[in-house]
Amino acid sequence: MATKHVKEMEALKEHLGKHQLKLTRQRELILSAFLRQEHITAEAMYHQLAKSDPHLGLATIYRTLNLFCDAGLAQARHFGSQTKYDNVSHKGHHDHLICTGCEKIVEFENEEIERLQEEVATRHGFTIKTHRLELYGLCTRCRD
Amino acid sequence: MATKHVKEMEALKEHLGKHQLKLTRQRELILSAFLRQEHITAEAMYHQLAKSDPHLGLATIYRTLNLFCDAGLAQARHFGSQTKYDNVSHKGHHDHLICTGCEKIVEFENEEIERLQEEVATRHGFTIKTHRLELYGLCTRCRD
DNA sequence: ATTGAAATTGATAAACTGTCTCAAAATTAT
DNA sequence: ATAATTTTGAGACAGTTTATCAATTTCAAT
Repeated sequence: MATKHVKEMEALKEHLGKHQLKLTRQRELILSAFLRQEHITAEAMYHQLAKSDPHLGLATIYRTLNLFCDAGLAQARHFGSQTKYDNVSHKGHHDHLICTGCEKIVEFENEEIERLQEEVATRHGFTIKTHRLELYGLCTRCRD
Repeated sequence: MATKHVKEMEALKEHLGKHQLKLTRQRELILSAFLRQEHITAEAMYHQLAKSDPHLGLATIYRTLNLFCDAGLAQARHFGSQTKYDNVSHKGHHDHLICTGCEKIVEFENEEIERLQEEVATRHGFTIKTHRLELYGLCTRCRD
């Protein structure tokens, strides 16, 4: 268990050291749980961890997930009214095909599109940190 | 004034008719003001309209902008803690480069990306009605 | 034009998400 | 172990959006 995610743990420790922050039981716990996810909200993580750690506060989850963002381990993304924290080590799969009929969501990735996005950004002097691509339409079943 | 935006007005009326909703003074007013914008928040629209119509309620703005989304005239976009409503009639300019430093928004269009989106959708059996592409990062100034 | 059923509005309460506060507890360097 | 500093948990708080509901407006049918 402690032997999984060693690389991310090291990255966190390095960030903590650089900013005179401390390594706590909660930060280890939340990192370990976070790395098992592809993307998750603070609220969802709160409920999930409540089973094993009923006294872990919601504020701590928020603080820690934001810390992970600073450390480059996570990326915040606004989806609906909530913020989802993406696990950066699971690259790709950020893009969605969404059926407006049955609300089904299909994840996809397209390298060519990603490349063109970089190109557009560079042309405008931007450095992309993250992106969102959502295609709305009808799936095969809902079209009939 | 009433001769501007006739097409959008018709689109709204069609949507209202289909859903047994009514055309009200407020809906006309808000549509007219909305179509002058490229994208705006409910709060900003509230303050803007307060000058000419001090008794227009904030809830009505929210309800109406969400109605425009249902009618396909607007598209909601969550940014930071607020929701921005994009004017869909500014066609071909749906895609945004957004600076997370200064919140500057650059609009762009890329035919090749659009083509690839269609391709991805077709491969999954989807028929695209609309889409959203947002690239988040830092602009030249904010990177320094 | 009047009527009446149904939808809409405005004002405000409430809900929701995320941050702030602060005393108590945990961590780290000495 | 001690002391200085950071972190935590619990709840208060703030900002944004939605729900409530009586009063008003719309619209179709007289």
